[in-house]
Amino acid sequence: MPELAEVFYHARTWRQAGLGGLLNEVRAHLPARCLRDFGGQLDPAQWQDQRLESVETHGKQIMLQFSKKLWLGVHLGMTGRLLCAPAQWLPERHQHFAIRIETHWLVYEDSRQFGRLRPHFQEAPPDWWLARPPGLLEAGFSRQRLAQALARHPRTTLKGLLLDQNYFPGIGNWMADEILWQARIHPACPAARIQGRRLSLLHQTIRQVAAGALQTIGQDYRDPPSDWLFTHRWRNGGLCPRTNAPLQRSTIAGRTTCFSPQWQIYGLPDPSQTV
DNA sequence: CCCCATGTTCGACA
DNA sequence: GTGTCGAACATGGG
Repeated sequence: MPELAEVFYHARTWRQAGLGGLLNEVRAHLPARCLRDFGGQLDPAQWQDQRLESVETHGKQIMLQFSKKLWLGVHLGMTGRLLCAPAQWLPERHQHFAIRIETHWLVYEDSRQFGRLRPHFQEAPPDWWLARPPGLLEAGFSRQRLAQALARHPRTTLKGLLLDQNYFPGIGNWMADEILWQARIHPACPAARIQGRRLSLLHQTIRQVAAGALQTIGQDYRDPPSDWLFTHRWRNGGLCPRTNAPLQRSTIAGRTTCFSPQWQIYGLPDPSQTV
């Protein structure tokens, strides 16, 4: 479920309900796997009377900053959701963590528990947050940075490379397929083959897909436009919106991948690879 | 019962 | 050290 835009959407749920309010109560169902960074216990004193000062996202990461040496990193994993509940809320199955801010509960729910909540009790934010790579819509995510990623992993498939959070924070399985389809690149194409104009096109497409996802899913969970691959990719018998030919699914880089065989091409062989 | 799942991490291996 | 791959994690749905 959660990639860039879904994460952004969930974070806003908590932000709208809790920003600026005082934390009055905390519940954690230890030892759930998603709470593995709590060290097996929770000291309510460290959470009490903290004001929620900001809720930010970066790629798939969410960070809550509180007023007194408390940060809370949240990753939604595969099935994590952020909910808001009234004061009389009682935990349901898979609701492993919650904080009450004034009259609202901010609830973390995650059936598969691949997600992760990371508390950090310091004045300064944790290193993993300080070291976050340039976001897809930031100036730092330049054509040059994309070229570096490609050059560093010349034999990796494009599909696999786009899933690397170090270079492409927020891209997940469906966004990777969408980007490659829009840029007409075969998902199994080796990274070294993307150069020149195709590199510029890929760079642009990454930004457009990120922006488009944030404007739709990120705002109100509405689907992206029907001329995207998005709404066609999992339907049985789904057709490519460009060629009208049947979409194909196969496993690439260990993930189920949807693409349009005629539409998406490998491109020219990389000269440096010729024997 | 079987297979699949919008993610990350860790161990094995080249 | 580097890069790549598959399994594992825990649970639910088709």
